[in-house]
Amino acid sequence: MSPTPDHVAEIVNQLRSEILTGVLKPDLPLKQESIAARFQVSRMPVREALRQLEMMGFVTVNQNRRTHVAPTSQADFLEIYDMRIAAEVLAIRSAMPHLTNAQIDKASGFHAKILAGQTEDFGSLNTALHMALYEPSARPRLLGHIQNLGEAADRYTFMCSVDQAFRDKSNAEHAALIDACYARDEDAAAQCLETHIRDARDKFSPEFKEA
Amino acid sequence: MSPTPDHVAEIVNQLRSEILTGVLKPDLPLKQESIAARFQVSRMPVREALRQLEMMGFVTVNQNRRTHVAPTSQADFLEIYDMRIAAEVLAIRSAMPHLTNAQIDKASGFHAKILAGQTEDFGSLNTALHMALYEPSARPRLLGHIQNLGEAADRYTFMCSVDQAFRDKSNAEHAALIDACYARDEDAAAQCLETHIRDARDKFSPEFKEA
DNA sequence: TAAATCATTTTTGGATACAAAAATAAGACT
DNA sequence: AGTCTTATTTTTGTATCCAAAAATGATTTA
Repeated sequence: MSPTPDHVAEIVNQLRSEILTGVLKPDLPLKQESIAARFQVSRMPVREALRQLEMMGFVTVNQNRRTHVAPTSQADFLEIYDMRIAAEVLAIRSAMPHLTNAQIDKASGFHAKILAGQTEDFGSLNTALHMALYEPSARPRLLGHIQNLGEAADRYTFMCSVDQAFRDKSNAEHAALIDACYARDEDAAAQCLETHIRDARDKFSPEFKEA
Repeated sequence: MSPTPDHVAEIVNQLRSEILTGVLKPDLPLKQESIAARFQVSRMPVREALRQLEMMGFVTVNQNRRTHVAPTSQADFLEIYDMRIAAEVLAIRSAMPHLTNAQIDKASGFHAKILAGQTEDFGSLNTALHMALYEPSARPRLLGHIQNLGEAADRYTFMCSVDQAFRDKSNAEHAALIDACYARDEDAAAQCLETHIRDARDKFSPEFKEA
């Protein structure tokens, strides 16, 4: 409509959401023209959106410049989760010296919300809890990287059903992590976090066995 | 020029090189029009190039859509190097089970070249050595991330002078790393790598103390 | 019938053109 | 003189248009 209102971000968000919820399936070709028609804009902002999605890993551009929804694989899932362990352990270690009780309280608040709301969106509360603990590190590069990995992981975790047993274990791990933070025990927190993410990885990994 | 030849990559490479060598200094405003004139193209490919450079962290786009060369700081330098430790340690651990002697020989070849050529481009040989050891991990996401961090680090290391003492230490650490790989000792290799990168970090870090 | 060649259509990267923010410069007012 | 307002310029985002790859389909040939 109006000539200068950054349609790019909107298109990126919409397409990303459709990719990670599986509406747009892996290997589906994405044609600029049809996307432009769908969003009532020209191909220009669509092109930029596709480029951004490419850098984020949600789409791949083959050698002939055709854009497809990026494929998924168990190997990719494992890769993402191993990178998450490395990045998030670094984040909690970097944040620890700067953590105030107020900030831990905030994370603890998310933890309580998870315990209370049984069937609420576990995902966003979970990431909010984690990010609350990482943000005091004041490391924008690292935080951005963790955010990217989280979004990449969402593509896989979206379709996963979480049983109560896993929920209980996750809650216990969160509690232990928060306790370690209150105690300012860096090594304990790092250990908690590592096993926490590793447990999620090992839990969901089998669901993505290749055909 | 010709109508469909991907000028974007060329512009990205040139600008990135000028940013990391300091030709384009931090906070310098980058105007699409003048860049387009410099490269004899329209603003279209320039826009895409700037967006890519933004995702790579070489430029920042402020709220008013003005693009500047990204600032540098000691904190950013430390952040990059801590992320390198986390990512590269993961890479060597992931690669270890798949490493063949032939692949280690390749890394060893780069090591020999570094020892031989005294004043050659230490930088590219160094990254080649490291990447040779990581590539067998077959983890494209992780390898891309490491590549990005390396390029981000180049912005800082470019201006650093490496004395012979540091060179000797680095060479010894490379040798120890390669030995650990031949021995398929994952923990030892991870330890070597961590101290190797940490030494570089601690060596260069003081050069970027804020004013 | 299967493969190869050629014409047509589709899709993409780039150039040009135009409207709206943002920045800059100029003038009015206290 | 210093500050606020307003007009001009600059810079950016998007739409439209064009040419070249790539893909598709039809036709020919063995």
